[in-house]
Amino acid sequence: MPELPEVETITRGLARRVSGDTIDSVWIGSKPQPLKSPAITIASTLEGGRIVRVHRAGKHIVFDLEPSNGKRKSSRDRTARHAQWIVHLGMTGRMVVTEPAAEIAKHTHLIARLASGRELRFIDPRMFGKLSVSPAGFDPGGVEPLEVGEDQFTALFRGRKTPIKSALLNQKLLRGVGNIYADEALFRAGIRPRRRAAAITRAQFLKLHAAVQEVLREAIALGGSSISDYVDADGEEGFFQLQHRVYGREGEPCLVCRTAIKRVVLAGRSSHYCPKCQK
DNA sequence: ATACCGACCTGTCAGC
DNA sequence: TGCTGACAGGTCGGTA
Repeated sequence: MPELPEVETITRGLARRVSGDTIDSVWIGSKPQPLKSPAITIASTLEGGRIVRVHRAGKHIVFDLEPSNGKRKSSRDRTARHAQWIVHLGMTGRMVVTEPAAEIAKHTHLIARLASGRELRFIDPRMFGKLSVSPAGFDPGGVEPLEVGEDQFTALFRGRKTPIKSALLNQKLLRGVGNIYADEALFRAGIRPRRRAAAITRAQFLKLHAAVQEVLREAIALGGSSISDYVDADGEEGFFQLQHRVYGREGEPCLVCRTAIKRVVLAGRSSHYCPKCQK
């Protein structure tokens, strides 16, 4: 479900609501678990942790934790036990902040009870999401699309024989772009999804760089795209789906030239483009 | 290296 | 009213 703009929106909401709070205790479901770290490790790392910062890295939500006063044994311990809780929402993952009395949704896999009395819950029907903890300095690889400059962006793809869309989706290159925003950025840049990266000119790369940043910024400003069930940490839907120019518009007229939008399958993903506007 | 495919899961919707 | 199949924001591992 969530790509960079959705994860950014959720992360901002979480940062606003749980920064400074402390995780008192953790419940982890017993069903098949979307855990990358062992449940015991996750629980023991989270419990007693004070959330000092919530930020995004690619499509990951990262909670920076430090030991709360009650658990810290000595001043030396203070630096020793910093940790990070890393959440990847997969296709259908959600993070919600609720009152304890709120009904527990089906497919709830983790509940973190906070010192403020509220709960932070992870819900994920398809279980493609992943939870993990790490000592510190989590790095998913790749560069942030909103931070990368033109030259570095071009260098990421130049000479690659892979279709440009596959390269855009490769999180080890650019982190955060997913299926919707890859299609939307390629439309704005006038490049077909199947074009080999190696066959793209420098001028086109500059256009693509601008298009990727533009589409991500616009989407963040509208709170992301709500296709079926995406909601942010406050339960609010995004509105960028109303701005999609090709994604999900197969057979509908191109907003520029009225040609019917085509859909093809590339790397197993639906890919939408205008055969006239994109070359 | 790269590319295609299925696998991982559940839910929803269109069509018969 | 069912049933079946296609499809869904993501990633991974196997195979050619």
